[in-house]
Amino acid sequence: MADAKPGKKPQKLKARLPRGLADRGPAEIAATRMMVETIRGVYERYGFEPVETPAIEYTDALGKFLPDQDRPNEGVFSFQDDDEQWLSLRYDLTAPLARYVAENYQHLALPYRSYRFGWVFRNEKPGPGRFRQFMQFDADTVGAGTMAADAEVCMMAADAMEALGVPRGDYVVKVSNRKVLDGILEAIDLGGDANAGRRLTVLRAIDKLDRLGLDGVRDLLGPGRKDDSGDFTKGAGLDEKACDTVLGFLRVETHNVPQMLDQMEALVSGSNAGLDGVNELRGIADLINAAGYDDGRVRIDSSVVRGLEYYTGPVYEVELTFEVKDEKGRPIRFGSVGGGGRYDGLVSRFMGQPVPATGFSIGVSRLQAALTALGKLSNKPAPGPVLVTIFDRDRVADYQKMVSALRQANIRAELYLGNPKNNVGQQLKYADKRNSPCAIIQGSDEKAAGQVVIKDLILGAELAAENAGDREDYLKKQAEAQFSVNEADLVEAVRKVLARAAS
RNA sequence: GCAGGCGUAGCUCAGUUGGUUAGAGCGCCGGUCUGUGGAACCGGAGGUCGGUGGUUCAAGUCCACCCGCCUGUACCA
Repeated sequence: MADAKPGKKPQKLKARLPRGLADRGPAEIAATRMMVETIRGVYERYGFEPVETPAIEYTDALGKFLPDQDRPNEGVFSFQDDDEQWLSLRYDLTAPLARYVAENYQHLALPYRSYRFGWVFRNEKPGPGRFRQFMQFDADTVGAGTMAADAEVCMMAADAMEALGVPRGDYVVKVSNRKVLDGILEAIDLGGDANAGRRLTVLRAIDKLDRLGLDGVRDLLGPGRKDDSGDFTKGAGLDEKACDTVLGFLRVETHNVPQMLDQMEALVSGSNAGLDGVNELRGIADLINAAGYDDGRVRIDSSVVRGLEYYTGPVYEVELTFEVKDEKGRPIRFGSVGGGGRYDGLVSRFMGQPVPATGFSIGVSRLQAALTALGKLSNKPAPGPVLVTIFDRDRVADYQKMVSALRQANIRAELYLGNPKNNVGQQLKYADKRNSPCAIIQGSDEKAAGQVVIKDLILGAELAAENAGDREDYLKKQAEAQFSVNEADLVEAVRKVLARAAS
């Protein structure tokens, strides 16, 4: 121990949470558990089975982010093992699944259909509702190239949203196709390796349609755009005609699906990939139509781009369509709460043979933030345990026995474990903070009569709230919220209080 | 990453052109009240003014850098 000199406080370690990370309390944990169980139910109904992989993988298995000496943790949390091999925390659940499938390919029944949820980590700038650790819940079909697998994933996403309490119409699953986008890019002469950079810029511009609108996208396709803070974003530098082509694609008819697909087909007519993509969208549209999901739940939407790296065909995105206001009355934009697509190249990276795959991911953390703001998820504390107070300090064993009896009757119960010198008032204050439905008191008078006092804390609070008088009156009201029963009837009486509290 | 804003008690915030010992409300602790949650009244604790350095007789206040938070933007598997 350092000798603490008077006047100079010893240097204390500062308790602080690293930025972009969050502690979670009982209400949030309960909400997450509910969401996970709900999603699990939907995914299992579709025939998917669980699989779990670790949070850490070899960095090269995760994909494009190979740490270099200067910036080993750019985007991904990475560190070196004993043998100097780079390891990383996973930043999604798809790349680890591809590794798992490739490693166990011989033993899996193909098509392999699995689901998993877990924490993923991204080392990037945090924001509201955006953390460096967050939860995803994925389902994937590996080894099936049919569009039926893609259509099914979209319908399952819609089912999951509704099971979670998002009403039909308050969300939409949007579907597009990367091959169609490639076709558009070919149509404006951005094919070939030389134009890879500009292709990315165009795709990023398209991805911003919902936020910036058609005019904003046009600026980004052309010379560039200046934002509210005066910051300038350089554009793709397309000419007028090319801009019109891209914007024409984004503006295709959306109400009549066959007509929309015909328009798309015309726009990509010079590109084989583009025509393939349109045909894939037709396949998906037919399937969701046949299943009745074309009523607004699942929609073809040309503006969906999704990640830029590994998707090879259909891409999907789930968006919330209602508006939520924050405490200050400003609209909160949640954006996409889930997404996915076909990634035919991801497993084959490990295999030397083509393995088609398609999958979908729900951003549990972001969706939870949205549902909480919407009031769909309670953030009220769960009821606490029944508190058995300590009145006579030499009779702790008796009180403990009551606690045991309650627990054996499957009732959450606790003995007061704080300072035993605290009087009943202080103990009740604790019960109040714990949100306990009731407290048990047995003083010497009750003991002599073979009775226990049950104090209904919820009823007591109601009585006190409706009559805030002087102390005498207050104590009288409080007495009404408590009653005595025979020791033997303790469990039964507590049950009645709990039943009242639950109603 | 870039641009802008903000940082004073556990929380929400005052704090004058730089000038004695930095304040308020709420919360917390104690008392009125040997055996009952609240209210009221009285009393009390709690602050390296985000951090470091500088200018000055004097810095919460001015300057520089750093850290953190917020807004926009970029990136986003």
